[in-house]
Amino acid sequence: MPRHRFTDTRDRIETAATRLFVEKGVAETSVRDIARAVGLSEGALYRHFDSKDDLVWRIFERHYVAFAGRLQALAEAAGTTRARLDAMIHAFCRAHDDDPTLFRFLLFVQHGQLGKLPAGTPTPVTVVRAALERGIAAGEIPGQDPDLAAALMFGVVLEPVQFAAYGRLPERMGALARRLSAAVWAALTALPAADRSQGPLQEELR
Amino acid sequence: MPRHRFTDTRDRIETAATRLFVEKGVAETSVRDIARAVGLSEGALYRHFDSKDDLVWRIFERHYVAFAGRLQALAEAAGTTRARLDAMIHAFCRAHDDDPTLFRFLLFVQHGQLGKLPAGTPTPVTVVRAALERGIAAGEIPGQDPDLAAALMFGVVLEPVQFAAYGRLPERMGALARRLSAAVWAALTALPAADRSQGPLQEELR
Amino acid sequence: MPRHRFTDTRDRIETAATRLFVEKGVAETSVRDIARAVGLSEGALYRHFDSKDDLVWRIFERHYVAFAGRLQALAEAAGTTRARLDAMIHAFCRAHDDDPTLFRFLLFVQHGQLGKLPAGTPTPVTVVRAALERGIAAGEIPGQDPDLAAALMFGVVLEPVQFAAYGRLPERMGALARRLSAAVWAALTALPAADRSQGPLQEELR
Amino acid sequence: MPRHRFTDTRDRIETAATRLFVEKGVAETSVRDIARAVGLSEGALYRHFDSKDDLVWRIFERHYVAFAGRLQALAEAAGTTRARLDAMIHAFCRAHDDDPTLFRFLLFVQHGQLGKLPAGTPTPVTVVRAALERGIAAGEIPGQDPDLAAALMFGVVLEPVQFAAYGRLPERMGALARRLSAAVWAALTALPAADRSQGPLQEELR
DNA sequence: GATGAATGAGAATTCATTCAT
DNA sequence: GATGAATGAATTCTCATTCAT
Repeated sequence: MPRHRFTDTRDRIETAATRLFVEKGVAETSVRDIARAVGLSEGALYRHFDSKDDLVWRIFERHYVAFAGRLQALAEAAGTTRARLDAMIHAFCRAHDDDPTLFRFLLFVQHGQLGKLPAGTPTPVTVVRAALERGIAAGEIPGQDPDLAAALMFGVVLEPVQFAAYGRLPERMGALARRLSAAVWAALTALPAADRSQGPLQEELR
Repeated sequence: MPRHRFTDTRDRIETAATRLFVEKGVAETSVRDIARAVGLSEGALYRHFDSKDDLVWRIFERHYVAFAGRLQALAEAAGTTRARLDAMIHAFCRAHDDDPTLFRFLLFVQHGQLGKLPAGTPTPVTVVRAALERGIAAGEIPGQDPDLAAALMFGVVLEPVQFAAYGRLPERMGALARRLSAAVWAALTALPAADRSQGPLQEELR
Repeated sequence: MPRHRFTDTRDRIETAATRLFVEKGVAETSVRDIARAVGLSEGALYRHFDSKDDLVWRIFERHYVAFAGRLQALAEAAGTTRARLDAMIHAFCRAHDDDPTLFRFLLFVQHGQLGKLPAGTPTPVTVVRAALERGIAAGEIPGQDPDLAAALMFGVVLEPVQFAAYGRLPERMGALARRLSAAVWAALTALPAADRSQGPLQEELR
Repeated sequence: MPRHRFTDTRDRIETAATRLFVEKGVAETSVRDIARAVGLSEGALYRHFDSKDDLVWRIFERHYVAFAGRLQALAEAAGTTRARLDAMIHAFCRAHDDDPTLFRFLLFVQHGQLGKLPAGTPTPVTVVRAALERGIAAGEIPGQDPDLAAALMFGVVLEPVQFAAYGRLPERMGALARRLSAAVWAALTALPAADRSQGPLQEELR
């Protein structure tokens, strides 16, 4: 069954490459490194991917788009904005815990890859933003810039992942999911007091 | 004043390099690119820096440590934990707005550079974490893992910077400082309901 | 009839390869290109040819030698030198028009392949040269270097093929045969005025 | 004088490359071959040329265009079509004899390079063609297709160069110039007899 | 006869770095 | 301090060829 073998090999390449990309960075990982890790010749890799860039892209695209789809399904299934956000936050945590290396890869490379997605492709950011916009429109969340709201949510959820990657937090996000969910909700609903000059707080040293 | 000129040149190199590093990434920026941007020959750069790695390191170290020092001073000057955090958040925003490119550079490269700092060097992370730990000890913040608390704060403050970098939020963080401060405080103080029946929230689709 | 199918496949390979060689050049055509054009796997090609070089050689040898044979037969059949040359020129034109791609292939690759022919193998060049030598010996053509005479004949006949290949002349050589024949004869018989005073003609600018 | 050194090196590269290209073909000559021949590292070559293709192009363009210019000047200086053609033919021969390797290079690579010239750039072909057209218009040459006339002229002049390259004719074209000039003139002026069926001459074997 | 995964030798090219001037 | 030619190692990628199935 050569067909099976092929798919198999491709998966082994993607797995090994993902790990190396996360460990050393994409630019610092050579095709030779990947070939060695998989136990193939360099040339053989090019039967499976057009180029190193293509390899990065393929791994990214496959999982990133799928994850956005899962988020979308969750958002549609939940009844309230709070439930929606909660479900999505748990999904982020579970996705991380299922394969922390892959999750970090998606986090690290998205900068360079996002632009290659066809315009209009749903991404985690657009899905979350849409949910927030809907919550704001429905009055379930106070009126605010949905982009900033999305940034807050992503910050709360993803920064712990970074901390975990650097060993400053334990590996499992699942244990934090409820806490993160509460933190996101609090951050979204607690707006600053009506603007009176905050006075002394604003004066900071340079 | 050759000394002055020298310093001058070094600054021009650092500024140009920082910009290129942020625009294209460190690995994707060649020494030749930097030389061209500064208007110097490639060889001449090596009068000012031992190597490309050294250049990255010097830019990082200089500003990262100084910024940590500024944060430290603010933390010491403020009277309450809330004021401390607020002052620090405003300092982050101001640092960003003073030089968004430099700020992004520090954000992007810290992964690779942090390990080169002498053990025990104060960094923004350690300073913030210490302030949080102190707040928790003083009962000003509910009891919680100070590392997770730090992650929340960094997430709330830095993710908008990323969004701004992608054009999803306006360039100036100063305008958001009060909002971010309120969001951080809310996230730190709003813990999830007493832990039991994680029930229905946990059931999410795969 | 496996023998037949085999031969069939081999012909399809040769035809496709010839076309690609002419379109892109031999070195620029990969075995993969040929396999794709024929609808075979790369490995399968090696059932029919030992190597890419061997493929080039086989196509060349087969047609080049056969064409020389046809020229030889024509030369023997004709009664006068002029008739001999005329017949050969018409044969060149017809060979071109029958398969311009193949003709160009033979033209382009002969440089690298001629040396592989067994010494003494009749080629178009030797056949034409022999006819000219005979004509000179018989006094039908003025005394001259038979190699130069051959060069003139080949130049007159083949350069229009090159022009046609670049689109500067129409595809069909048949329509030009009589003109080319007249031109060749004129070129062979019109010697420069008795050699002396090369005078003014030689003075050219640099 | 580094400037001098640089130009010097560039010329040495071009000379060595030209020779190798003619001896082995462009595709068969590796950058390493060239570097070795010049006594430089491979990397150093790229200080002088952007790529191997660029190297081929630069050598071609420089000499091809200059030669066309020289032909043009000769064509303008001469008083009659016959003198014009004669001057140009002598120029071809002299160009060949000045540097046979370079001449062959131009001949061999023009196929791939011609298309890179800006549209409208005068080339030897356009210059010769214009002279012939003018001669036809002036009645100095019998009415005929100027493209075919150009092909005849190029064939008569260039085929001996090919013969010389293969060792079938002596190296020096200068000695042949008057003969070639006479041959060209004869070929251009001797049109085939008014079309009566040439009968037997046309019947050739297949 | 055919397939297609794999190899291994090279190809072109890039780039941080050195050094004589 | 500055120049710019040169190096040499490494990188990405190509390709003719082999071979188990």
